Amino acid sequence: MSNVYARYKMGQQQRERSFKLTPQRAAIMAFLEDNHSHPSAEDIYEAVLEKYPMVSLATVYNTLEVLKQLGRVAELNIDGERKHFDPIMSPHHHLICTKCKEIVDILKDFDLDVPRDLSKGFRIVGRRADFYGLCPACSETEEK
Amino acid sequence: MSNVYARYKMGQQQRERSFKLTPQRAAIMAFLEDNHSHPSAEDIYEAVLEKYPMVSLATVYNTLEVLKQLGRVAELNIDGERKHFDPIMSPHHHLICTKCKEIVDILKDFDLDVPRDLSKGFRIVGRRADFYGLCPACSETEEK
DNA sequence: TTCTCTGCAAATGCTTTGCAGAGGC
DNA sequence: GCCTCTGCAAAGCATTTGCAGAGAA
Repeated sequence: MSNVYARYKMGQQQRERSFKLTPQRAAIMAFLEDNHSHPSAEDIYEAVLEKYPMVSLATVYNTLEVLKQLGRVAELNIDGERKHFDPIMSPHHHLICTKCKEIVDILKDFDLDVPRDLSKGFRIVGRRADFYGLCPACSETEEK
Repeated sequence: MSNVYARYKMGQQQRERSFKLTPQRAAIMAFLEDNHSHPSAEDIYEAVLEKYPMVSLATVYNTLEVLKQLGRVAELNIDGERKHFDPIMSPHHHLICTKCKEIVDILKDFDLDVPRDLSKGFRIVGRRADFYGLCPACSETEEK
Protein backbone atom coordinates (compact mmCIF):
# COMPACT_ATOMS: atom_id res chain seq x y z
CA MET A 1 0.00 0.00 0.00
CA SER A 2 1.37 3.37 -0.96
CA ASN A 3 2.20 5.98 1.56
CA VAL A 4 -0.66 8.41 1.49
CA TYR A 5 0.59 10.13 4.61
CA ALA A 6 3.54 11.74 2.89
CA ARG A 7 4.85 14.82 4.49
CA TYR A 8 3.66 17.81 2.56
CA LYS A 9 6.29 19.88 0.83
CA MET A 10 5.78 23.31 2.19
CA GLY A 11 6.79 26.55 0.58
CA GLN A 12 8.60 29.46 2.14
CA GLN A 13 5.78 29.97 4.60
CA GLN A 14 6.85 26.69 6.17
CA ARG A 15 6.84 26.37 9.92
CA GLU A 16 8.86 24.04 12.14
CA ARG A 17 5.63 22.21 12.82
CA SER A 18 5.26 18.94 10.96
CA PHE A 19 2.44 18.53 8.55
CA LYS A 20 1.22 15.18 7.34
CA LEU A 21 -0.72 15.16 4.11
CA THR A 22 -3.48 12.77 5.08
CA PRO A 23 -6.22 11.85 2.60
CA GLN A 24 -8.65 14.09 4.47
CA ARG A 25 -6.32 17.04 4.32
CA ALA A 26 -5.58 16.40 0.67
CA ALA A 27 -9.30 16.37 -0.11
CA ILE A 28 -9.83 19.62 1.74
CA MET A 29 -6.91 21.26 0.00
CA ALA A 30 -8.05 19.99 -3.38
CA PHE A 31 -11.46 21.52 -2.82
CA LEU A 32 -9.96 24.82 -1.80
CA GLU A 33 -7.51 24.99 -4.66
CA ASP A 34 -8.31 28.05 -6.74
CA ASN A 35 -11.72 28.13 -5.13
CA HIS A 36 -13.28 31.58 -5.36
CA SER A 37 -16.47 30.78 -3.50
CA HIS A 38 -15.29 31.83 -0.01
CA PRO A 39 -16.75 28.72 1.64
CA SER A 40 -17.54 28.33 5.29
CA ALA A 41 -16.24 25.35 7.27
CA GLU A 42 -19.62 23.71 6.79
CA ASP A 43 -19.50 24.31 3.02
CA ILE A 44 -16.10 22.68 2.85
CA TYR A 45 -17.26 19.78 4.97
CA GLU A 46 -20.25 19.09 2.74
CA ALA A 47 -18.27 19.36 -0.47
CA VAL A 48 -15.54 17.05 0.75
CA LEU A 49 -18.07 14.57 2.14
CA GLU A 50 -19.43 13.88 -1.31
CA LYS A 51 -16.19 12.43 -2.54
CA TYR A 52 -14.94 11.44 0.85
CA PRO A 53 -17.38 9.98 3.37
CA MET A 54 -14.49 9.60 5.79
CA VAL A 55 -14.21 13.16 6.98
CA SER A 56 -15.49 14.76 10.11
CA LEU A 57 -16.32 18.40 10.65
CA ALA A 58 -13.78 18.50 13.46
CA THR A 59 -11.07 17.51 11.01
CA VAL A 60 -12.15 20.26 8.64
CA TYR A 61 -11.78 22.81 11.41
CA ASN A 62 -8.51 21.31 12.50
CA THR A 63 -7.14 21.36 8.96
CA LEU A 64 -8.26 24.92 8.35
CA GLU A 65 -6.45 25.97 11.50
CA VAL A 66 -3.25 24.32 10.30
CA LEU A 67 -3.56 25.78 6.81
CA LYS A 68 -4.09 29.17 8.35
CA GLN A 69 -0.89 28.83 10.33
CA LEU A 70 0.92 27.73 7.21
CA GLY A 71 -0.31 30.84 5.47
CA ARG A 72 -2.24 28.89 2.87
CA VAL A 73 -5.73 30.13 3.64
CA ALA A 74 -7.06 33.33 5.12
CA GLU A 75 -9.98 33.56 7.48
CA LEU A 76 -12.55 36.11 6.37
CA ASN A 77 -14.62 37.84 9.00
CA ILE A 78 -17.11 39.43 6.68
CA ASP A 79 -20.19 37.52 7.67
CA GLY A 80 -21.02 37.84 11.35
CA GLU A 81 -22.74 34.47 11.39
CA ARG A 82 -19.84 32.26 10.43
CA LYS A 83 -16.27 32.42 9.27
CA HIS A 84 -15.40 32.06 5.62
CA PHE A 85 -12.14 30.85 4.17
CA ASP A 86 -10.18 32.14 1.25
CA PRO A 87 -7.31 30.22 -0.36
CA ILE A 88 -6.43 33.12 -2.63
CA MET A 89 -3.57 34.68 -0.73
CA SER A 90 -2.52 37.31 -3.21
CA PRO A 91 -3.71 40.77 -2.20
CA HIS A 92 -7.23 41.38 -3.37
CA HIS A 93 -10.50 42.90 -2.26
CA HIS A 94 -14.14 41.91 -2.16
CA LEU A 95 -17.50 42.92 -3.50
CA ILE A 96 -20.23 41.78 -1.13
CA CYS A 97 -23.90 41.58 -2.02
CA THR A 98 -25.93 42.77 0.94
CA LYS A 99 -28.90 40.78 -0.26
CA CYS A 100 -27.71 37.33 -1.30
CA LYS A 101 -24.45 37.56 0.68
CA GLU A 102 -22.38 36.56 -2.31
CA ILE A 103 -18.73 37.49 -2.02
CA VAL A 104 -16.92 38.25 -5.27
CA ASP A 105 -13.19 38.77 -5.64
CA ILE A 106 -11.61 41.85 -7.10
CA LEU A 107 -8.35 40.22 -8.02
CA LYS A 108 -6.72 43.24 -9.53
CA ASP A 109 -5.01 45.01 -6.67
CA PHE A 110 -5.82 48.61 -7.30
CA ASP A 111 -4.16 51.29 -5.32
CA LEU A 112 -5.15 51.28 -1.69
CA ASP A 113 -3.08 52.95 0.95
CA VAL A 114 -3.50 54.98 4.06
CA PRO A 115 -2.06 58.42 3.67
CA ARG A 116 0.96 58.42 5.95
CA ASP A 117 -0.36 61.24 8.09
CA LEU A 118 -3.42 59.15 8.93
CA SER A 119 -1.72 55.91 9.84
CA LYS A 120 -1.18 56.95 13.47
CA GLY A 121 2.14 55.20 13.84
CA PHE A 122 0.83 51.80 12.83
CA ARG A 123 3.23 49.54 10.98
CA ILE A 124 0.79 48.34 8.37
CA VAL A 125 1.31 44.90 6.90
CA GLY A 126 -2.06 44.02 5.44
CA ARG A 127 -5.06 45.73 4.00
CA ARG A 128 -8.45 44.75 2.88
CA ALA A 129 -11.27 46.64 1.26
CA ASP A 130 -14.84 45.44 1.22
CA PHE A 131 -17.41 47.05 -1.03
CA TYR A 132 -21.02 46.48 -0.13
CA GLY A 133 -23.87 46.72 -2.57
CA LEU A 134 -26.22 44.77 -4.75
CA CYS A 135 -24.92 42.23 -7.20
CA PRO A 136 -26.33 42.42 -10.74
CA ALA A 137 -28.80 39.58 -10.10
CA CYS A 138 -30.18 41.10 -6.88
CA SER A 139 -30.17 44.53 -8.47
CA GLU A 140 -32.73 43.33 -11.00
CA THR A 141 -35.10 41.75 -8.54
CA GLU A 142 -35.04 44.85 -6.35
CA GLU A 143 -38.25 46.82 -6.04
CA LYS A 144 -38.59 48.76 -2.78
CA MET B 1 -42.83 60.81 38.53
CA SER B 2 -41.59 61.96 35.18
CA ASN B 3 -42.09 59.95 32.10
CA VAL B 4 -38.82 58.22 31.45
CA TYR B 5 -40.32 56.14 28.72
CA ALA B 6 -40.68 59.05 26.33
CA ARG B 7 -40.72 58.14 22.73
CA TYR B 8 -37.36 58.88 21.29
CA LYS B 9 -37.19 61.59 18.65
CA MET B 10 -35.76 59.90 15.69
CA GLY B 11 -33.93 61.53 12.81
CA GLN B 12 -34.43 60.96 9.15
CA GLN B 13 -33.45 57.33 9.50
CA GLN B 14 -36.72 56.89 11.37
CA ARG B 15 -38.74 53.77 10.80
CA GLU B 16 -42.47 53.18 11.27
CA ARG B 17 -41.53 51.03 14.20
CA SER B 18 -42.05 52.62 17.59
CA PHE B 19 -39.11 53.14 19.86
CA LYS B 20 -39.46 53.75 23.56
CA LEU B 21 -36.53 55.41 25.22
CA THR B 22 -36.39 53.28 28.36
CA PRO B 23 -33.77 53.94 31.06
CA GLN B 24 -31.84 50.90 29.90
CA ARG B 25 -31.79 52.05 26.31
CA ALA B 26 -30.84 55.57 27.35
CA ALA B 27 -27.92 54.21 29.36
CA ILE B 28 -26.73 52.11 26.44
CA MET B 29 -27.01 55.02 24.05
CA ALA B 30 -25.23 57.33 26.45
CA PHE B 31 -22.35 54.91 26.70
CA LEU B 32 -22.12 54.60 22.94
CA GLU B 33 -22.32 58.33 22.28
CA ASP B 34 -19.11 59.36 20.53
CA ASN B 35 -17.51 56.16 21.75
CA HIS B 36 -14.49 55.25 19.66
CA SER B 37 -13.63 52.03 21.46
CA HIS B 38 -15.61 49.67 19.22
CA PRO B 39 -17.07 47.74 22.15
CA SER B 40 -18.55 44.26 22.02
CA ALA B 41 -21.98 43.55 23.45
CA GLU B 42 -20.31 42.26 26.59
CA ASP B 43 -18.22 45.43 26.90
CA ILE B 44 -21.34 47.55 26.65
CA TYR B 45 -23.12 45.37 29.16
CA GLU B 46 -20.34 45.69 31.71
CA ALA B 47 -19.97 49.42 31.27
CA VAL B 48 -23.68 50.07 31.60
CA LEU B 49 -23.96 47.73 34.59
CA GLU B 50 -21.69 49.94 36.66
CA LYS B 51 -24.09 52.84 36.57
CA TYR B 52 -27.13 50.75 36.02
CA PRO B 53 -27.50 47.44 37.83
CA MET B 54 -30.86 47.01 36.18
CA VAL B 55 -29.76 45.86 32.77
CA SER B 56 -29.55 42.41 31.31
CA LEU B 57 -27.32 41.21 28.54
CA ALA B 58 -30.38 40.21 26.54
CA THR B 59 -31.56 43.81 26.64
CA VAL B 60 -28.19 45.01 25.42
CA TYR B 61 -28.43 42.68 22.44
CA ASN B 62 -32.04 43.66 21.87
CA THR B 63 -31.20 47.35 21.99
CA LEU B 64 -28.24 46.98 19.68
CA GLU B 65 -30.49 45.24 17.18
CA VAL B 66 -32.97 48.10 17.31
CA LEU B 67 -30.25 50.75 17.03
CA LYS B 68 -28.84 48.89 14.07
CA GLN B 69 -32.22 49.01 12.34
CA LEU B 70 -32.51 52.68 13.12
CA GLY B 71 -29.15 53.23 11.50
CA ARG B 72 -27.57 54.50 14.69
CA VAL B 73 -24.90 51.87 15.15
CA ALA B 74 -23.01 49.65 12.76
CA GLU B 75 -22.03 46.09 13.43
CA LEU B 76 -18.36 45.41 12.79
CA ASN B 77 -17.31 41.94 11.74
CA ILE B 78 -13.61 42.42 12.15
CA ASP B 79 -13.00 40.11 15.05
CA GLY B 80 -14.05 36.55 14.32
CA GLU B 81 -14.71 35.86 17.98
CA ARG B 82 -17.39 38.40 18.64
CA LYS B 83 -19.21 41.30 17.03
CA HIS B 84 -18.19 44.85 17.76
CA PHE B 85 -20.36 47.92 17.53
CA ASP B 86 -19.59 51.32 16.18
CA PRO B 87 -21.78 54.38 16.76
CA ILE B 88 -19.74 56.52 14.39
CA MET B 89 -21.82 56.33 11.27
CA SER B 90 -19.91 58.75 9.08
CA PRO B 91 -17.78 56.96 6.51
CA HIS B 92 -14.45 56.00 7.97
CA HIS B 93 -11.95 53.18 8.02
CA HIS B 94 -10.02 51.23 10.60
CA LEU B 95 -6.50 50.47 11.69
CA ILE B 96 -6.39 47.12 13.45
CA CYS B 97 -3.54 45.91 15.61
CA THR B 98 -2.97 42.24 14.92
CA LYS B 99 -1.38 41.80 18.32
CA CYS B 100 -3.52 43.62 20.87
CA LYS B 101 -6.62 43.69 18.66
CA GLU B 102 -7.11 47.40 19.18
CA ILE B 103 -9.28 49.04 16.53
CA VAL B 104 -8.50 52.67 15.76
CA ASP B 105 -10.61 54.93 13.58
CA ILE B 106 -9.35 56.73 10.55
CA LEU B 107 -11.99 59.41 10.54
CA LYS B 108 -10.76 61.29 7.55
CA ASP B 109 -12.43 59.69 4.57
CA PHE B 110 -9.66 59.44 2.07
CA ASP B 111 -10.36 58.43 -1.45
CA LEU B 112 -11.47 54.84 -1.75
CA ASP B 113 -13.27 53.58 -4.78
CA VAL B 114 -13.43 50.57 -7.00
CA PRO B 115 -12.38 51.40 -10.50
CA ARG B 116 -15.59 51.09 -12.51
CA ASP B 117 -14.21 48.35 -14.71
CA LEU B 118 -13.62 46.18 -11.66
CA SER B 119 -16.97 46.58 -9.99
CA LYS B 120 -18.55 43.74 -11.96
CA GLY B 121 -21.94 45.34 -12.21
CA PHE B 122 -22.40 45.78 -8.47
CA ARG B 123 -24.36 48.79 -7.34
CA ILE B 124 -22.03 49.79 -4.53
CA VAL B 125 -23.52 51.59 -1.55
CA GLY B 126 -20.94 51.11 1.18
CA ARG B 127 -17.26 50.56 1.53
CA ARG B 128 -14.89 49.76 4.26
CA ALA B 129 -11.14 49.47 4.43
CA ASP B 130 -9.29 47.70 7.20
CA PHE B 131 -5.57 48.10 7.63
CA TYR B 132 -3.83 45.42 9.66
CA GLY B 133 -0.56 45.94 11.40
CA LEU B 134 1.10 46.69 14.70
CA CYS B 135 0.08 49.67 16.75
CA PRO B 136 2.88 51.87 18.08
CA ALA B 137 2.78 50.22 21.51
CA CYS B 138 2.93 46.67 20.19
CA SER B 139 5.52 47.72 17.64
CA GLU B 140 7.91 48.55 20.46
CA THR B 141 7.49 45.33 22.37
CA GLU B 142 8.01 43.27 19.25
CA GLU B 143 11.08 41.09 19.05
CA LYS B 144 10.72 38.06 16.76
C1' DT C 1 -56.84 46.79 28.33
C1' DT C 2 -53.24 46.97 24.92
C1' DC C 3 -48.66 47.32 23.56
C1' DT C 4 -43.86 47.36 24.14
C1' DC C 5 -39.95 46.26 26.84
C1' DT C 6 -37.41 43.73 30.39
C1' DG C 7 -34.96 39.93 32.84
C1' DC C 8 -34.31 35.28 33.23
C1' DA C 9 -33.47 30.99 31.49
C1' DA C 10 -33.46 27.91 27.83
C1' DA C 11 -32.19 27.13 23.26
C1' DT C 12 -29.32 27.67 19.09
C1' DG C 13 -25.45 27.51 16.21
C1' DC C 14 -20.64 27.83 15.22
C1' DT C 15 -16.30 26.36 16.83
C1' DT C 16 -13.15 24.07 19.99
C1' DT C 17 -11.59 20.44 22.89
C1' DG C 18 -10.83 15.78 25.19
C1' DC C 19 -9.92 11.38 24.29
C1' DA C 20 -9.31 6.74 22.70
C1' DG C 21 -8.14 4.34 18.52
C1' DA C 22 -5.57 3.97 13.95
C1' DG C 23 -1.76 4.41 11.04
C1' DG C 24 2.89 5.84 9.65
C1' DC C 25 7.70 5.55 10.93
C1' DG D 1 6.94 2.34 20.86
C1' DC D 2 6.32 7.17 19.62
C1' DC D 3 4.04 10.67 17.41
C1' DT D 4 0.45 12.78 14.76
C1' DC D 5 -4.11 12.67 13.03
C1' DT D 6 -8.93 11.22 13.04
C1' DG D 7 -13.88 10.79 14.42
C1' DC D 8 -17.06 11.16 17.88
C1' DA D 9 -19.13 13.35 21.48
C1' DA D 10 -19.02 16.75 24.83
C1' DA D 11 -17.97 21.32 26.03
C1' DG D 12 -17.62 26.33 25.24
C1' DC D 13 -19.20 30.81 23.93
C1' DA D 14 -21.58 34.42 21.69
C1' DT D 15 -26.07 35.41 20.37
C1' DT D 16 -31.04 34.61 20.02
C1' DT D 17 -35.51 33.33 21.57
C1' DG D 18 -39.69 32.20 24.56
C1' DC D 19 -42.24 33.80 28.03
C1' DA D 20 -44.37 35.80 32.03
C1' DG D 21 -44.39 40.09 34.48
C1' DA D 22 -44.05 45.29 34.65
C1' DG D 23 -44.91 49.82 33.21
C1' DA D 24 -46.92 53.39 30.11
C1' DA D 25 -51.01 55.09 27.72
